[in-house]
Amino acid sequence: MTDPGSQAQVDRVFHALGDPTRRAIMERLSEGPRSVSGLASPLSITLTAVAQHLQILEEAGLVRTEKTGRVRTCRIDPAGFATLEQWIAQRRTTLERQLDRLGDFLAEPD
Amino acid sequence: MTDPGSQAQVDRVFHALGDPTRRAIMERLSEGPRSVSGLASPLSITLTAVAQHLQILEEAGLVRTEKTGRVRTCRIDPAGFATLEQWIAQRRTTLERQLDRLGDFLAEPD
DNA sequence: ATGAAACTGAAGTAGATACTTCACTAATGG
DNA sequence: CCATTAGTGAAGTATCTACTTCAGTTTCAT
Repeated sequence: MTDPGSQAQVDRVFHALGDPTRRAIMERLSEGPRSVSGLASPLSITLTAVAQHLQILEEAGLVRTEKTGRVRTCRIDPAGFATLEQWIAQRRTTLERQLDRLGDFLAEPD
Repeated sequence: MTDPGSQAQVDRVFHALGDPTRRAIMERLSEGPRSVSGLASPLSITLTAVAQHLQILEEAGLVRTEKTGRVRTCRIDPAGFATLEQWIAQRRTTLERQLDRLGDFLAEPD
């Protein structure tokens, strides 16, 4: 991964999770590691399609994969989640700062 | 909003935030409420485009808007964030359960 | 009253993207 | 060894989607 909090990385993470099939893959993987075909069977799509999704998830830092023999094992990479939570936290803090200023304003005597 | 944690709602939230322009709008709104044209000017796109983005953000429960006179004021709706964090939290817990089971396995004498 | 400002609605378009199929390589089991 | 299993790569397609333009409507200021 290039830079955990970079604009490009945030972009990749949100784009990756924007697709329902990819989220389904993430949900499946949070239960434990799976092979590519193991992920493909419950979703009614081709092995090729799943492999394409996995590449996008991997580039977003949401999954790690390693190939031993002919089977590629996929598992969740927490790095992607970190990027996600960091973005949310940033919005939350600016939002709270704003509410604090509103509180100050309302508390002003004049 | 129909159902805060529903599949459809999660879908709307992630799809909404999957677009960089919409995220830019959210970032701007976390600084404080803005009008539609106030949001449009720094982004170099049409007023119409921004209005379309706002509709998507609103349906996702990420933004609330109200129109007084001829100006529509937009502000962040925390509900969308809640949906988002809920999804992440769920993945995290299943992931941790999995790691706990791994710990148990490694701790087994045999 | 009139012109500008702030939107709204409909319709079109160019590019993205989620799939597919087909052809291929590499590992594994009997 | 041979058939099967697991995955890769390239290429095509149909749909989606982010934008645009244009033609309204309403509100506000002068």
